[in-house]
Amino acid sequence: MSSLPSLLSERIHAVVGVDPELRPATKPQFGHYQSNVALRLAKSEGRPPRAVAASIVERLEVGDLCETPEIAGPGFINLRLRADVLARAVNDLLADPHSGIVQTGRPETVVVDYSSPNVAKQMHVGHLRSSIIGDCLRRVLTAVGHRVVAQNHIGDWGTQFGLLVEQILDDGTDAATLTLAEAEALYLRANAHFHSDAAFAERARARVVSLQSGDPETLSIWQQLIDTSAAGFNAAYARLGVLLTDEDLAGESVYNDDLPGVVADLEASGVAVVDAGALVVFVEGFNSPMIVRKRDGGFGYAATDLAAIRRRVREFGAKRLIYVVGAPQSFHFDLVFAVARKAGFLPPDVVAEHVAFGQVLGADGKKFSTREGTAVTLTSLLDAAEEKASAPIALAAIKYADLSNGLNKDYVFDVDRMVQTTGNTGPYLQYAHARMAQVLRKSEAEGNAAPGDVSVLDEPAEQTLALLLSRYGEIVDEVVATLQPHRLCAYLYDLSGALSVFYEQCPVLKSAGAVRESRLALCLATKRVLATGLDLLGIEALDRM
RNA sequence: GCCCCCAUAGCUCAGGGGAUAGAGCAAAGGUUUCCUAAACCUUGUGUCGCAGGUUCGAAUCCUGCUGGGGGCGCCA
Repeated sequence: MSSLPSLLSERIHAVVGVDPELRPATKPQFGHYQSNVALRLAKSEGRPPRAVAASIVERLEVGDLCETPEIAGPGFINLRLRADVLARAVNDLLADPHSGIVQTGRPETVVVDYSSPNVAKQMHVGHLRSSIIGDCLRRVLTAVGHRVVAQNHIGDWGTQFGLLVEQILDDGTDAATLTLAEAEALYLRANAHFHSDAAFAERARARVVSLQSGDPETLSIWQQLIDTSAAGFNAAYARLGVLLTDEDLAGESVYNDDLPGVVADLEASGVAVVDAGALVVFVEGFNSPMIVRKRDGGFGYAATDLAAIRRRVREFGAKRLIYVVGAPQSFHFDLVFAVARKAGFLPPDVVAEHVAFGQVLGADGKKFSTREGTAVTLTSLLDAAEEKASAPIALAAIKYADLSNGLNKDYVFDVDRMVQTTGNTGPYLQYAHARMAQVLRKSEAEGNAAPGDVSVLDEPAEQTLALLLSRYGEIVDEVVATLQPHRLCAYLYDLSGALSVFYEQCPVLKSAGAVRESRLALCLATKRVLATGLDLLGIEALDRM
């Protein structure tokens, strides 16, 4: 099923031979779509733009789709879709099991690496963003037919486990019973201990060696820490409505056995060299090298990322690698991707993308932190929102606030603003959906079981709504291509606005005959798009509010 | 020192080289014998950080500045 603008593009292309750069019209009086191609062709053709536009329109065959094309301003070609074409688009959407989401012709395996909390630490606002954004991308990519492999790259390895295990043994704590908050407190205690007690520090270092060499007691405690942490993460995901499960866990330790192979590859190809005692990779254009293996023989986290790329490409067959990680890691990922290319771990037909997101700021515009200066936990943030609204609405508020702005920018966490049902918020979209659910419920109660087809689109409000509905598939495709969920948010907000105008101006249940059937079908289609669109954002579409 | 990101209405933010730069919030006023008023409508607001350049046309692309944030060899 081709989208209407792509059909129109083809028709114009057939006349002019170049991409017509069809765009949605900027204003209602300019029709539905516009092309500026005449303006650009005017110079090379040596004729006034309006004359070029006139000759294009003369040869353009779009009578089956549009009203008569109009030439406006300096030479814009404005196209207005016929009402029956819009009606058919909505009816197609209603008949489509995917509700207008175009299934990709080239399904591929896509890895989405997101959330990535640290073992024995509570999740913070940064993990919230990664979880929400990554989950949205996962849902969108899955919806268009890709095979998505979610990877939760938890921090489950490193020198901090020497401290943790040693402190647990000192305290006689049962690691299997720790909550995340308790584990974090234990870590803070261990860290203070490490700096104040030289003997403890020495034992902690030795404990890291025990862990790395597979000492059973050490490994057992380490595993208990992971298990209790994972339980804590899962509780947070369940509360957030995030899809991650234990199946998606692929922590740093997973790659331990791969690291020698990675190093062997890098050394064999001559990509890595020894410098100041460390094994490093220099890449042109980067002012500092990647540290693969530290002077002390330990591996840096870049090595783990290389191993992950290698595995995801070789074993999973991934063609697209997506990393949902904060913007401060941009340099790191640029370097890792460049090294992976150089080493051949990333073949030319595989793309790797860092979806870099900004910080969450407090109401004062400063870095979001508690009075004590520590990072705000995910749990306390959810609690704060649920003080203002019921859980599903509070969650919608948070997720929408996170997804509706450009990802790379910092955003201000303002609970009072995001739970409003007026304005560009998650609850506003939920409310639009609930109203449609109500209309359809009432219709059903009155004995009209199945809404019919859209057949009458006389009112401008009806046409605007139908036009927006016809664009749903294009918007989802844009998110797939750009990994920018705020485009979908903006679309759903526009749709809700058009729905409100329709709702005010076009009575549904009080109308009769074909008009009533047609409007009911519009309601149903809008409800479907809102429901599936919200689901792509990870937001629950409520039937009642 | 080098690199990356950001700068648009009082505030929070959209803006794909194209028409008079748009939403929401806030402010003021209005709309319920009518499908959810948790809504809708109306009204005002701009040196698009600054200066050049490319172009028929620049908030958008290029260069240089200014201001803010972040990063840059042995934490992850």
